[in-house]
Amino acid sequence: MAKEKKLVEQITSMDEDFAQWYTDVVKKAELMDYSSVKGCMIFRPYGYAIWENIQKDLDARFKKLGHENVYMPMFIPESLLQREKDHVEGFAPECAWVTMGGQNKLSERLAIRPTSETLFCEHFKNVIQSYRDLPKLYNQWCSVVRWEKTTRPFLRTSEFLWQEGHTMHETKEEAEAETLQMLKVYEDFYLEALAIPAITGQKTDKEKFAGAEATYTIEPMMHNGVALQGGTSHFFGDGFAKAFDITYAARDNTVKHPFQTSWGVSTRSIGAIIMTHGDNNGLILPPAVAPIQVVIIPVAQHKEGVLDKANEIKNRLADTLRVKLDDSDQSTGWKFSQYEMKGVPVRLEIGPKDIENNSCVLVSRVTREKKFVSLDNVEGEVAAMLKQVHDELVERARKNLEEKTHTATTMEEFLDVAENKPGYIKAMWCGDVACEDAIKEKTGGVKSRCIPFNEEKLSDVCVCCGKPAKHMVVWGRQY
RNA sequence: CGGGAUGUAGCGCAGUUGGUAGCGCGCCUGGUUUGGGACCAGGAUGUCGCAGGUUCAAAUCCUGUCAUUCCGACCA
Repeated sequence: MAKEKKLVEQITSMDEDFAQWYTDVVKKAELMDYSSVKGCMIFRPYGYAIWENIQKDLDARFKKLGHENVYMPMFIPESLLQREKDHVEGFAPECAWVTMGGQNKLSERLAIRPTSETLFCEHFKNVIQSYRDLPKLYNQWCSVVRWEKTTRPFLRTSEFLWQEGHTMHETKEEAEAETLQMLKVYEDFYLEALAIPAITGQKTDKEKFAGAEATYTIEPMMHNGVALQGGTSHFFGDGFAKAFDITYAARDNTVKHPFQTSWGVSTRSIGAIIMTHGDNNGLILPPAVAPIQVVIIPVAQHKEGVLDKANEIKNRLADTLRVKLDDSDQSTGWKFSQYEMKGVPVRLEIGPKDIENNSCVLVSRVTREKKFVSLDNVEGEVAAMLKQVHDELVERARKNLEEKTHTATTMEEFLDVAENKPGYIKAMWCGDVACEDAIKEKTGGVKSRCIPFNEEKLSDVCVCCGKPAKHMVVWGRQY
């Protein structure tokens, strides 16, 4: 087998042009198509199926922790959006507005939700009266609109699909615990479902959510060393509760404001999958969210018994796996390439020779390793290879993350790394936003990703200004 | 939002000094093939992004506009 031969000529090599490679993959793998509205994309069946699997996995994790799904309206009256000062300043500039209803101009324009804190708060005010009404653990699956200037499929789109959790709690401690718990849910989800290890930590004040007291984030690194904010979890304190006049009668018979959180993961996570795992032959999907986990390719399918056997195997596997049998009349080689491009984790080949031997061939999408296995335990063999694919994806991504994470203790070093080594830079920071601005300025775009939970003490002073350091920050460029 | 590039069949592209739109792949039909993108024969497919303008005549020239893409700026 010509190992390095590029079988899929239509996909630009990622080493040659990563951006073009990304665009090629999303198109050729039939994940999405462009629509006629700027920045709005069409989810094609294969791309939407990935999202459905992500939803199913995350939704189960949320519900296990007691969260309930709700649905809020998509319109936010301007006056409602303006209740919380920082929030409106953060979001108003990128809102899409509805100003007409039918033929008539509206008396108040309506924002199409860029996020739903304000809507949830309006509702919470009505349904929270007593400490007995707390906590409220709500989540909604919906789309939001942000009028972005630069858009890219999945990574930044004008409309995107996501989930947004919104919770209200009696105490600050409980809300803080919820905030951290949900970030942990995201961390587990990224690792267990998407096979993506990531750095987690707290956003600096400069980078935190508009209106939040604290924002926590999961920051996976893409194959090219660029960060993608994979999910965020916010602690609001009682700021929104005060702005929206949400109160409850507490156990001690006083009137109090509840404490609030919100947290979200979007279809951007699909972009993370593509750019973390994909290779020059296309997509590689982590088995947990792959719409097709194993594709069966019959060889010489016109020959007696081949399709029967292929169907038999399919039915056996279909009890536990998402399996597709491609019995179309495309050539075998075409099918191999097609499903490789679409990132199907395991391919099963079954032909006359295999049937004679009561065996079949399994091929891993990651290593292309071919394995001849007995049909007696094909379910177990496929499951084992899927697990192996997952583990290899995690391992590869972890290696990339480690290899592309650098440290800097002086500004010269920092600038050198920023210039020459794509990836993350660990460096000490004094806590002053001026140094964040200076670093971004000097490096042409490197920003703080987060203060990681597992901070190290690299030196005593800020890499930028030399004043005493307060934190270690992970820095990097981002999508 | 600034700078560059692009928009012609599903995809990739050609189209000369303005003169009634072409190629490859794909698609459809029939046949031969089938363990890494098969072959032969035949066939179908266009609001030349959109709107104006110039002209006897516009894919081609002019103006505007929309979208895609790259680089910046902006962005949880």
